[in-house]
Amino acid sequence: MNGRRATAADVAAAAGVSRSTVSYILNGSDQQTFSPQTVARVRAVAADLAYTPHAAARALRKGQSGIVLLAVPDVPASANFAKLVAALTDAVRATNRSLATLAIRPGNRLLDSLRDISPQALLEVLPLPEEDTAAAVAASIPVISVASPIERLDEAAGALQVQHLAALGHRRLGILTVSDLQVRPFSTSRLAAARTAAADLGLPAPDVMAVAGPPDESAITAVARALRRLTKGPDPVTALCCFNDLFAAVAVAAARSIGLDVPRDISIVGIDDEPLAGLLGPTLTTIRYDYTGTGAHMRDLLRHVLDGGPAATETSSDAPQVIERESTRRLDHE
Amino acid sequence: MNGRRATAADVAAAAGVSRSTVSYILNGSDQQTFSPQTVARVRAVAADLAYTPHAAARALRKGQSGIVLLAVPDVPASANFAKLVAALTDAVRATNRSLATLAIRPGNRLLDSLRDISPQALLEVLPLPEEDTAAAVAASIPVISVASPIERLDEAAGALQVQHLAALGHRRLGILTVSDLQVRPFSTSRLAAARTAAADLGLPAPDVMAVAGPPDESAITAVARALRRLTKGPDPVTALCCFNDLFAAVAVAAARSIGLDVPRDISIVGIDDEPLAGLLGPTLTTIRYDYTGTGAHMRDLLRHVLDGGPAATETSSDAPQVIERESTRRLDHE
DNA sequence: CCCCCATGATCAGCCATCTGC
DNA sequence: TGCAGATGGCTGATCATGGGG
Repeated sequence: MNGRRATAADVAAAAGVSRSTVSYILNGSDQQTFSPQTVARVRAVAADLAYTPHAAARALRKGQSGIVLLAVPDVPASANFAKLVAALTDAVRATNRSLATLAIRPGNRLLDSLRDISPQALLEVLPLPEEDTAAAVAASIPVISVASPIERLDEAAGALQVQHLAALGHRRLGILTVSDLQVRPFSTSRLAAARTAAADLGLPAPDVMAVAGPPDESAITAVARALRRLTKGPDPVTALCCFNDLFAAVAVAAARSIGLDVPRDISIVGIDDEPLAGLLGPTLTTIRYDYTGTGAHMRDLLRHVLDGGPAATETSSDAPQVIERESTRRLDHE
Repeated sequence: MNGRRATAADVAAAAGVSRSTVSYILNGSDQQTFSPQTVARVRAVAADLAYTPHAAARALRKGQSGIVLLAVPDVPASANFAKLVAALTDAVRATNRSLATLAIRPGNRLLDSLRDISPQALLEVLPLPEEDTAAAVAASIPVISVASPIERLDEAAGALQVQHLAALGHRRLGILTVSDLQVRPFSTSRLAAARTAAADLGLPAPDVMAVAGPPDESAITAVARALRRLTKGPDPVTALCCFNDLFAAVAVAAARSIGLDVPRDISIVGIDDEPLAGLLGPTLTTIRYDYTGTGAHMRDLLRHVLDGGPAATETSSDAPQVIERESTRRLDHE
């Protein structure tokens, strides 16, 4: 913005050709032929002047900005979010566009940013405030919810927790879920899938406890109270599926606080495979995601929605994976 | 992009006024006066048509895009990064612009995205590949390194670790740092500050061990080996300052693996206050950051660089804070 | 007369702002 | 005072044209 960046006209002047020649050559039109040396010269000058077409002018002319916007209510500090952004970045790049991430916060509504950024599509991973999705719809920006391909991953992960515990011989399971609105889509998918998986395996219906709020001290006491109830009596819960690694850590702390040993007295499974999961004591058995399939699905979806390509294939094939560590153990036959 | 979004001309036609009138009214120019009913009518029609100015055309006309780009080599999965983005988002919004985050990855270079996005400034938190900063410079985009205001925070954090341990009576300290290039700026700031703090307090020079690579199994064994060496002999290290919470967790695991109890035999301090830090066993004493001052500093800096405002004040005043938990203990006098 | 290489002119896209009535 | 017309910002695309061989 300072040094008066070069325009196509500057390149033309410096190369001693006309602006249309520059345009023909740089955009690789086959309507016109040019001598090899002219092509080379123009290319060289463009590189020399570090010419980049003005994004705004280009967008104006082409009628599309080339920007896909990932709007998130603040940026989650999670390993999975980082992986997902990486996958989505590549997916968007594969359609020859750029993925930008925007943090929606009080005081930074989508509507404000739409003055500066006209995305061709809005990606939604975590539920946004009503107001903001409404703004996108009003601006006739297609809103693509990443939830749907991810939902299946979440279902697979929830089922996997149950299947893994069942394979270890556990029958009476508990489920630690969260009632936080922000992550509601994930929690319901995981919970439903876990219940179905238990039923399919002929297990008794798992006991569900829901925690509100962040994974802090009060969550630990709440979980401890529930855990005490579930682990006594003639048919105690022997294993717990947790919403994610953070709450699995909460569960471990809660178990410890009421004198239960993990995994001797109770097995605990998380979800996410956060970097710290392998460093907790005991190290955490968890479910790891792979987003490459989600990325591919998103790429096809974008091509379909933005470029009128063939409908996206429905297969996002990669299955989550159990990372077995110390927080689960095989249950001895009784 | 679908339903042919409304333009200013559409609003003008529907309101029965000229295009320039619409422009004046919607941008609240004080160069012109209009009758209250005209203003009201134009506003109503604009709202009715859900009119949003075309970002590209606006950018072209104004000569500035209103976009500030935070380029990061992939998106870090850290609580601190999330907090920083939140602070920067607000800072950029305060200058009436939008902050977009772009993940730089193999296959997604900055140069590619500059076709789609012409940021007015590029924010750099983590060191980017040479190629990408070069691209920004070539496009004469001011590159603002967030490192400098953050450096002071890191120095304060590093010093705080040492001061806290000294206050607990520790004299022989170890420092666990990392040699990863990606985080080099942070590690050097923290290390230097810790050393200075130790000297200022009259402590012997701390023993430094550097780990390469991620916080995994091999890091644990490497740290364990170093720890065994440092904790034997007549004057053993009794406390360890770690690069961050992840490596503090590594240190705890390493200590445990060679039969040391935390905090009885060795005290361990992290940095970051990751959500899981309070759930580890033992819970982790750590340093928490506050980025509100950094945000304010960035806001002033942007105003200075982009709007020619007064030079940014150099005060980014908020001090990091010790979160005392179980991994440190007061050293009994010997 | 056609091929190769290139030019100049023009337009559309949407907006903010200056000048003029 | 209250409003309208014209202009420019940069790109990508196309057309009509034309000199030289």
